[in-house]
Amino acid sequence: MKRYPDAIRILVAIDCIIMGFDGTAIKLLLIKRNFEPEKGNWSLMGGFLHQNEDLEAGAERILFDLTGLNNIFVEHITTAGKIDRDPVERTISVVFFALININNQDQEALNAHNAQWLSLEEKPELIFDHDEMVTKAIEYLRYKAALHPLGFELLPEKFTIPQLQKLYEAIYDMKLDRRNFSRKILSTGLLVDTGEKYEQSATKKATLYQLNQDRYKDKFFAFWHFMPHPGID
Amino acid sequence: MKRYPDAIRILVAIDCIIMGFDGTAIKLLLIKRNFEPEKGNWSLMGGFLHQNEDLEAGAERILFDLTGLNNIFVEHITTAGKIDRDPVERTISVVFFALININNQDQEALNAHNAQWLSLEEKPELIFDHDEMVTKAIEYLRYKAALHPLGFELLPEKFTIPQLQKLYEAIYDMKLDRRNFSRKILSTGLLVDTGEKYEQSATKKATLYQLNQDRYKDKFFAFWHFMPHPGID
DNA sequence: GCAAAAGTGTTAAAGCTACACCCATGT
DNA sequence: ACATGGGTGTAGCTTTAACACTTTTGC
Repeated sequence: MKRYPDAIRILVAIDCIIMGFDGTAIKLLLIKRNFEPEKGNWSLMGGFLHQNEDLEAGAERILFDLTGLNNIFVEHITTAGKIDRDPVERTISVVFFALININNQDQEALNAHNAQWLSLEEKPELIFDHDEMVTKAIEYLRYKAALHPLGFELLPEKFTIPQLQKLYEAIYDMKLDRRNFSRKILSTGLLVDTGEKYEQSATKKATLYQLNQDRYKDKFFAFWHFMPHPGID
Repeated sequence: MKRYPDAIRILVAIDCIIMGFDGTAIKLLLIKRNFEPEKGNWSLMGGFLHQNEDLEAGAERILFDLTGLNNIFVEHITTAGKIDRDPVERTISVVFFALININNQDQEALNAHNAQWLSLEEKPELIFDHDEMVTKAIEYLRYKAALHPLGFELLPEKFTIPQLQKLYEAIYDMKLDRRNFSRKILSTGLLVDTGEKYEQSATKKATLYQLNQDRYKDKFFAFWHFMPHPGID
């Protein structure tokens, strides 16, 4: 019956690297597995591809399952296929990269999956080849955020320029000059002054901005020259 | 026996987008299929993943099979997994992107596979979702070549600056200023004057350069600010 | 009043663009 | 000698980096 009789058929997993920003550091959403294999160890959130499901749809299902969120930023970044990467049975893993606003999460769903936000420094060793996937995701973030206005996915709808700066400083692990940053970011025309102030500021209250959604698409390349040398440590 | 009894197992294909440069235009190496399905139509070179084979190794096998070349530049760029992308049976395709020096090819191997170099303008419609893959590959090339010294993979070992400029002009479909290009490229310190001249020049013979292999790794980010706005047409 | 963080201005250096000019080669 | 393409120089503009100063707020 099969038209490709000689070819092998193998398991297809989907793994998701989910990143958030807590105001200071980039965090990963990881799960402490309460199921076999590798029960008790840390891993990325993942699952197997379903019968009548596109890859993207599978990623969205898994992300919704864990976070209770829809419409989150998600992109396919790589595919891992080493022969022995899953010791149980050969499995290739299609890896997705998701950015979410850490405040929007559904804490109950997270608890149900034994999930936790951990900063990159706190990150324990992960199962299988999941550490490599995380490394790729960080690299990807550094590339992409240097070229495109992507960081906003990690912030609340309304945010201040100092918050945005802290985010970039976390992504690239470098200090940026406050004044030059502000000028550069405003010159893109991507931010709109909401007229509101960030009330939680301890001192002078910073202006809250939001994304200019109209210009967002046109200005997708506005950040092209944004960072000096992302990817170099 | 199976530890993941509920999960489905599906076919894994590998498809390769192979690009070359003939001195004027970027070309794709495509095959006119002399086998089913879609016999007689144009497609990318591809095949199924083997039992004890990593994905990268599969791509290298397929590339060697078609071109007779080893050690060519190849990177995984995306994975296609739409449910009906292969009408015969569900198949996900792991897509690789390869750059080769068009002069090094093995013409007999090419003929055996019914393969031909076609420029992007000449490109016929391809089977399945192969056109989408090509679109992604071109986008990828434009990103990557703007950020990293990648174009050299498409040129002979010794090349002239005007040749390199024509390559960039082909990639980004734009004219560049000869004098500014030359200054910029030389300032990276990546090129070494071989002392030789390109004898085929019709007029003044251009200097032949080659890559400074030592600096190549250090200067992987030398092109970071190289192109103004790749990806925009 | 003072500490801490936000917001604005300035200036020198660097980089980029748009040019003009000269050189080498084949016809 | 002249047409063609290669190689180098430069002036003016724009962008960037590195700064100092003022404003707002809580204690």
